[in-house]
Order: sequence, then C-alpha cells, then structure tokens
Amino acid sequence: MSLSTGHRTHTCGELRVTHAGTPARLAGWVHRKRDHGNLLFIDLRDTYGVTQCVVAGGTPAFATAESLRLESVIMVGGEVVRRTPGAENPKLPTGEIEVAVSDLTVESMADTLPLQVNSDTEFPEETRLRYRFLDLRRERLHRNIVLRSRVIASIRRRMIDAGFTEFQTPILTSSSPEGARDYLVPSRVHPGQFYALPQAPQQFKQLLMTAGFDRYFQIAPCFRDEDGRADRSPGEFYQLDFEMSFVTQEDVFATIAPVLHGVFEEFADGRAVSPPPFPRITYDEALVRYGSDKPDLRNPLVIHDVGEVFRGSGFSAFAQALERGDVVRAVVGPKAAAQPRSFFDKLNEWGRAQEMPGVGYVTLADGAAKGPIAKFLDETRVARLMTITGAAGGDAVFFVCAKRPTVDTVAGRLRTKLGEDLGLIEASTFRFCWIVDFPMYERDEETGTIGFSHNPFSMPQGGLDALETRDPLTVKAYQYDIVCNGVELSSGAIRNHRPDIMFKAFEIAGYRREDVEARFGGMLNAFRFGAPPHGGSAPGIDRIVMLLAGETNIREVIAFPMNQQAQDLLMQAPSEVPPERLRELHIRLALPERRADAPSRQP
RNA sequence: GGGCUCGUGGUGCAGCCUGGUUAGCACACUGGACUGUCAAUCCAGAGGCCGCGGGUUCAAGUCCCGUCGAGCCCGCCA
Repeated sequence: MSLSTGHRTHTCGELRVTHAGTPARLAGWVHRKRDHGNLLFIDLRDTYGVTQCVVAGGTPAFATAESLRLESVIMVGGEVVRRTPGAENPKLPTGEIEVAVSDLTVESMADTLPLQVNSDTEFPEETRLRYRFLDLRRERLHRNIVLRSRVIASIRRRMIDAGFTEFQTPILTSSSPEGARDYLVPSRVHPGQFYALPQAPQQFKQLLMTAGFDRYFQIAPCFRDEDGRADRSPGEFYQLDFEMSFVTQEDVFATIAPVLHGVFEEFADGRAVSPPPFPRITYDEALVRYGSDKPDLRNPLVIHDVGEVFRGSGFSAFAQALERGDVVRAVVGPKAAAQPRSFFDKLNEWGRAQEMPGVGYVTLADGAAKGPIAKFLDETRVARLMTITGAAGGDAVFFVCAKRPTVDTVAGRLRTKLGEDLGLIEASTFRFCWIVDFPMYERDEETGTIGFSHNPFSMPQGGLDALETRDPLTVKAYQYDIVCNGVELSSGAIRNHRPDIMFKAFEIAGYRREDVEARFGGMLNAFRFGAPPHGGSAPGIDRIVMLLAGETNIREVIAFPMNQQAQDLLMQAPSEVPPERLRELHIRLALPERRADAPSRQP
C-alpha cells in the first residue's frame, strides 16, 4: 500500500537506508527544531513517524526554516542520505537516514502553542479539551485513538466471524422508562412532543431478534443524561451491543468470552489475559467476598464475615452493634503485623475520611493477638478468627462494622486499599469474571417500594412460577455482567420474550397492564407474533480501550470528550440557539433565577 | 444537589503552613552566537490585577469569608 500523494512521496515513518540516494518529498508538522546557525535540523512528524530533515546554511530554505515555529505544517523536498557514522539515532525507526532539504515550503504557520505537542508534561484538563486538536497530536492520545480504531476493527471482524450481522438503529427514537435521564430532542412537526436519544438500542435489538435475524451486533452510540466519572463519559458512549436468538445464558457466555479474550490478547502487548471460561461469581457472593459487584480479581484479598468472633465479646463497640443487626467483616493483611504503628493509624484515618467508622485491627504472632482490641479476644476467639480468615502469625486482620449493605462497600474499599498499600495488586494482567444471578428486584430504601434492580426486560429465573409464588426480593434474573480488573465492562441478560411473564414482572414493580402496553406497546406487540427466546449483552467500547491503553480516565480514549459538566469546550456545546429556532419548535424558556453578578458560562 | 482537592506570565510547577526586599525555576516565545544535533547548547530580552469579590492587618500570592471555574468522589448510572 502506498501512502504517497500529490504532496508527498513518502510518509515521515517510511524512509530507510535502502532509500539512500533517492529523492523524496515529505509533508508534516515541525515536531522539533535544532538550529546550529549554519545548519538546522527539523524533526518532521506525521502519524506514521518522525524523520530528521537537514537544512544547510546559505540556502533559501534555511531562512524560512529558521523562522518556523513548532507545529507549523511544511513540505520538504530533497535527497535521502545515509547519516554519517555516529550520527544515527537508534531511537527512531528512520534514524539511519535523513533528508537533505533542497526546497521547503510553509503550508501553514503555527501560532505560539497553548500546549506543547512534543512534550509529555501534563496540562490542565480545560486547556487540553479546548485545544483537543493539539492534544490529539501528542503521542499518548494519538496512540490511544489509533488503538481505539484498531480495537473496534478487531471486534467487528471477530463478531462477523462469529456469525453476527451488523445493524444500524435509530438515533431519534422514543423515551424509555426506567434507567437514566434521556436526552430529548424537540419535534418541529409535532408541537410539544419530543424524541429521545437512545440510552441503548435495547428494544430495537430485541425487535431485530423477533424479526428473525438471529444474531445482531452494532458499535452503538448510547446517550444518557447522567454525571460523569473517571470511567464514565457524561452524555454519550459506545457499546458493542449484541443479541442472539434461541440461546441460554451458557450460549451467550460461550460466544462472547472468546471474542473479548481474543481482542484483549491481540492488544495485550505482553500483559496476561485470563482465558475463557471466565470464573463466575454470583452477585451475592461478590458483595460478601469482594465488597463490590465489580470485583478486581487482581487483588488476592477476600473479605470474611467474622461476626461470631466478636458476638458476646468484651469489645462492646462491635458486640453491641452485632446485637443491633450490624455485621463485622474482616480483611487479612498478609505479613502486615510488621508494619509500623503509623501504617495502622493512617489506615484508620483513611477509614474515617471514607465516612467509615474506624478500622479496627489485630496483629497475629504465634497464635496470640496484639493491638488495641486484642485484649477483648480470648484464645478461642482468636483461634476462630484464624480459622475463618486463614490468617497466620505475622499477618494483621482488619475489621469494619456496619449494617448491610453499607458494610459490603466499606469492606470492599478496605480490601482495595489494603491490596494497593501492601502492593498485592497483580500487575500487567487482565482478569475477567462473570457476575451472575443478579436479583430481579430491589427495595427502594427511601420509598420502601419494590422496583427492578437492573434491566426490566430480563427473564426471571424460574419464570412465571417464581414471580407468582416467591418473595420478589429473592427472585434472581438471568442477568449478568462481565467485569475486568474491577471495571464493569458489560451488562446483559436473557430477555423476557413472554408477554404474560412481562406483565407479571412489571406488576410486581408497580406498573399496571395499561402502563406497560402504553410504554412498550411496540415491543409487546412484536412478542405476540412469534418471538424467539433471546439474550445478549453490551460491552462498553470506551472501557475496553481504556483498559487496553492502560488509562484510568475514559477521556483519554475518546477523541472529542466532554468535560465533567457535559460541555464540549472545543465546539462550545451546549450553546444557546436563536429565538426563531425556539419559536418554530414551540419552546419558551423558563430559566432559573441567576445571580446578576455571576459571569456567563458561555465563553 | 453535596464532599474533597486545585486555581500564580502562553504552559508546567515553586512560594502559602510560619504575612514583610524586585513573586522564583523550567518549557514555549523574541533577539543574538554557533556546521552534526536528535529534550541541541550558550547569551540577552519580553511576558504576572497570584481566578474574582469582600474582610483581618501598618502590610495579603500567603490568613479568614464568599463566589466562579476545573478535577476526583457521593448522589445518579433500567
């Protein structure tokens, strides 16, 4: 494949010793300049690499080159020459040659830069977003975005090889109940009515199954009006959305695990990837053992329930809490008994900052416990503690006490903190697991009502019978997540394709039959004309790339991300629109009172 | 909506805890020197309402209050 064009004969990453003695014409950005007064070097950069160009003093090109600012776009013509011995640069693939410039034209002079492209120093997020086009030139972000493209291409190829067909589904669609807030788009033709951007193509993919396409996938944009997090882009993100007909949960697992494993292996670059089948952890077990429904299995620590060790003991803080129904959880710090006192104090301080009650601990040596609360634990209790937790002499055991479900997350954070501080997190590894058997319903703590805990379209385990005969809070769904290194990559389910079960499922969550008809009429109707059992999932593309790129912030793998306030600082979105546009949409603004001295947030 | 952290020339940081000379360093920028560098080097220069407002004080980048902005977290995320 030749990348030569009307403006260049070669790319900046192409020339080698074999080209020496031939003419070449390059185009690119001035990455660096080294001016020796009568000899000047330009590192010319494009997406393919960097090539050193030499401009000799006294030539017309020299005067132009001296005045060049970094990041200007230039074109150079000249001869490819082998560098003199000792002058090669082993750091560059093109480092054995250079281009002796005979003509140089400036295509686009750059102003003084607000952020430096040729350096990896950190710049404020606001500057990076406002000048995203410059940030994208920088090596790290540039590499990430190219990686993203390659990952998506790999996913597409693997999905097609697995028998899936790619579809597009509407962007302007209808609002879906449950879930996050929708982004709404006003209709000009239908005053007072709105489209919603899809939070996911959920209903469309189920309709495609009902339409008999058997295996659907899409690199699908999803829109949710929710606040951002480091691993969650506000506004919009992409999913590998897929769905399969005539499948059980086992079939879905067996199909998608090799795809994900294959993609990760392809781009792991030396890092280990846990092979399928991925371990399965029930939702309940995940909360107790890992304190999270997205456990990081690179962390070898697990959480133990040690209520019985403290029940009726002299340590009244825990003993009394246990009587009230609280729970005590423990995490072992291997070899942590030797840590200095400050380690334990800092951990306790950290716990308080996390709005935990303090973090209790004992250290173990020769079957005896030491530490502030050790005196409350007799020999039997210490022995029991060691049996339950597997702790041995030289270890320390840390305790937190609270009600469920608070204690789960608190213990989970303690597990993470200890794993990190004790250096136990396995490096250079991708550890996958399935989280299975999610509860179908959960109780809203504020209102006391029962609602869907996840996807309302999931098939309840046990079907109609379970819904009719069991306590809803004990009913599990065929609902599953894929988790990798503590990041939730994907949520999926075997769907409920039976209208009778769907009405019952929604009835338990407080929806009347008419409500369900009104809101999901299209899909319900489809299920009355022959619907295959089906299920799928939707791994997050951005998060997959984030993991593979080794980034901890999702903006680093998105070419044009919004900031945490869901603003695009480069394109200045959202923005006000002219009154006449509002008028034809039949929209009148009712803005909140704004302080008169507050500056406008529009730049 | 709430919590924490941060805000100092174009940019990255120091100075703030413990108030007191001309606000320091690096990169970029401008001018000069230099024929083999590859983060070129050397010399010189320009560039700061220390986010904004108020307060304490003889004196505020520094202490206090408020406010605006950014990041992270909680809420939210079927």
